Amino acid sequence: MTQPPHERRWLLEELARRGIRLTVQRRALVEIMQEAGAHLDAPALLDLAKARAPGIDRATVYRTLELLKRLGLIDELHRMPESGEGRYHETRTKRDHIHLRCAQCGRIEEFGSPLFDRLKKEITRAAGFEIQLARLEARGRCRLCRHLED
Amino acid sequence: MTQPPHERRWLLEELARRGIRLTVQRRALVEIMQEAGAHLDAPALLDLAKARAPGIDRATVYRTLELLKRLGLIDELHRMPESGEGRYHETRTKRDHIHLRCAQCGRIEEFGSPLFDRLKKEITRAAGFEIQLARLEARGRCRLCRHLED
DNA sequence: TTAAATGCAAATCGTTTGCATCTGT
DNA sequence: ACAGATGCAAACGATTTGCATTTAA
Repeated sequence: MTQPPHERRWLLEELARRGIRLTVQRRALVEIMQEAGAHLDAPALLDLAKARAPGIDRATVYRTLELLKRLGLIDELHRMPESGEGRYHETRTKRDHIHLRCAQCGRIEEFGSPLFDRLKKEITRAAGFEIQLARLEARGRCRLCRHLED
Repeated sequence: MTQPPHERRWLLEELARRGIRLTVQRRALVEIMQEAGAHLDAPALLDLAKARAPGIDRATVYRTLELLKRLGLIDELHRMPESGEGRYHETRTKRDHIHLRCAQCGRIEEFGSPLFDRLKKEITRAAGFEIQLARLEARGRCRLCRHLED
C-alpha cells in the first residue's frame, strides 16, 4: 500500500512545476490528500491539516480545494444519496471511473473495466450524447465486510 | 411528451392507496414533481409549490420529500461535481439507472442498456462487491444541443 | 518588494428541528 | 376528536466572501 516518495509527492511537485506558491497550509493539505487512502471532505481535511499547519482556517481549505480543481489536479466527487456525507475529493487519476462505496465500513474502492468504456461508447452512439464526464457510483457491501458479517 | 391523467397522478393515487393524509401542500408538491419533466431540488420545488399552496413552508417541502423517500416513491439523486446544484428527486422508476445531464440545456435524460447490467454483474463477480444501488451519471452535450451548436 | 495567500469574522445557503396551531379523516 | 401535518422561527453545518495582515518568491 505504501507508495514511494515521488509517488506521494507528485501533486506538490506539479504545483511547483506550475509556479504555484507553496505555503505551509498548501503543503499540509496536499500531503494529506495524497497520504490518506480515503476520500476526505473539507471538514475532515481541515481537522487533519491542523496538526501540520496550526491555525489553518476553513477558508484556506476551501480555497485550496478550489485551486486544485481549477488546475485540474483533483476532482470533486458527488455524494451518494442518503449518505449524509459532504463532498469528497480525490487526486486526479482518470476523469471517468467507477466508485464502490461500502455502506458498512465507508471505504471507497475504485474499479476499472473495459465494459465501462463499451457502455460509454454505446451511450454516445445510441443516445447521440457527447460524454464529457461519466461516473458510476455504487453503494453496497465490500468483499471484506461480507466475509466478516457472514 | 404529455401524459394521460392517470399517468400523471399515480403518485397521488399511491399515497391515497397507502392511507397517507392528502393535504393541499402534498398534492401541490406531488403534482409538480410529476408534471415537471425536469428534476427539481427542494428550493425550486418550494418556488413552484407556492403557486398552488400559498404560504407553504420550506420545512414542509423537506418533510414531504423525506416521506416520499421513506415510502420508496422517489429517489434522491446525487449531484454532479461542479454543477453547483443541490439534490434532485425523481419519481421512482428503477433503482439503478443512467442519467445523461446536458451541460448546455440542463435537461436530464435517462438511458437504459443491457451493458449496464452486465457491468454490474462483473463488479459483483470481480470485486466481490454486493451492489445495493448503482448509478451512472454522465455530463456532456445532448443530441439536440449538438445539432443546434454545430 | 509586492502580488498573492492567509486568518478572521460575518454572510449565505440548504437543510433540520422544536413547538404551538391547524386539519384531514 | 385527535393523530398527524403545518407554519414559524431558530438552530445548524457546510461553504463563501470582504478585508486587514502576513508571506513566498
